[in-house]
Amino acid sequence: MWWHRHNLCFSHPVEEDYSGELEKKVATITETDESTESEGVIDSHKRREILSQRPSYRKILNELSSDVPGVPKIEEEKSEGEGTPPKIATMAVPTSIYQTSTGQYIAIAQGGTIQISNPGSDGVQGLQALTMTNSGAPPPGAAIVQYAAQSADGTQQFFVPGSQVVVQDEETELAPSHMAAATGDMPTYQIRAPTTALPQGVVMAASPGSLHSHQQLAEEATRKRELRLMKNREAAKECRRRKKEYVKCLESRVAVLEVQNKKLIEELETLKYICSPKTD
DNA sequence: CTAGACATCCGTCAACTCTA
DNA sequence: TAGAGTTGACGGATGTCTAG
Repeated sequence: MWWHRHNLCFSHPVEEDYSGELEKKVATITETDESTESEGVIDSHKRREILSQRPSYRKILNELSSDVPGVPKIEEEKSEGEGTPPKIATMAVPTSIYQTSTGQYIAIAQGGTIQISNPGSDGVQGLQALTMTNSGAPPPGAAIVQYAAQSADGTQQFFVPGSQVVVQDEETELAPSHMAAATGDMPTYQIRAPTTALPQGVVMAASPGSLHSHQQLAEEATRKRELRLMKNREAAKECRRRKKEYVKCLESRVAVLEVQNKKLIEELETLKYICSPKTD
């Protein structure tokens, strides 16, 4: 990482300044190329304009990729299953994965299927597929989970047939940062014995009258904010990943253009030598 | 061993761009 | 045009290196 020492005066050399320098470098080298090749002038003007305006890195890189074969395009989706705990087999694509205080993994798929994985068992063996009652009719034989979106103490609860309750721990982010990264920065869940004497088969629901109370509104606002922050967190991660890729792309482009430039200069020197009138 | 400098990563905010 | 997405900027946390 040779550039770190070049930018000691900047607090965030890679994130904020380095890509700009590379852009200039690429533009300069490309300019040199254009002086030898008259074609592509409009193209480079357009490209420079695009680069100076700084739209998304994905766009820039993809545009560069379309011009230059061999330059990889930025993928729309993340590669290599980030944040998926190894114990979860992909029986259904989980949208949320949680780790309970007992070490169990809970994956909630888009279809409303909940998978519970025991850390002790390996792979599919430890998986239990459950279906939430508010996500459509469960398939025959499926275990029913009573799901309450919000309980009185502001936590999410899943009522599991074994008279256990999976409770979302909203306030405390118990998981350390490395753990949060592994679980996709999800809130922690605990499996508890039910605190209230709810009979099985009864779905908890907020009464319509209390739905618009101040507390509910505040909770809704908090929930929205949390969601926004979570999305932005992920977006920032993705943005940084794209920027790194973009910088890498620019670096390789600089290298290629420098070699190309050197070759052209050598060629020019050779031609000069051949075409020059011999004095002796 | 320790303090300080620096690098790197991350979360958040705000401003901007894009799109339905 | 509202809402979602993107990204620069900032500050905090943590790791690494080095001089004393």
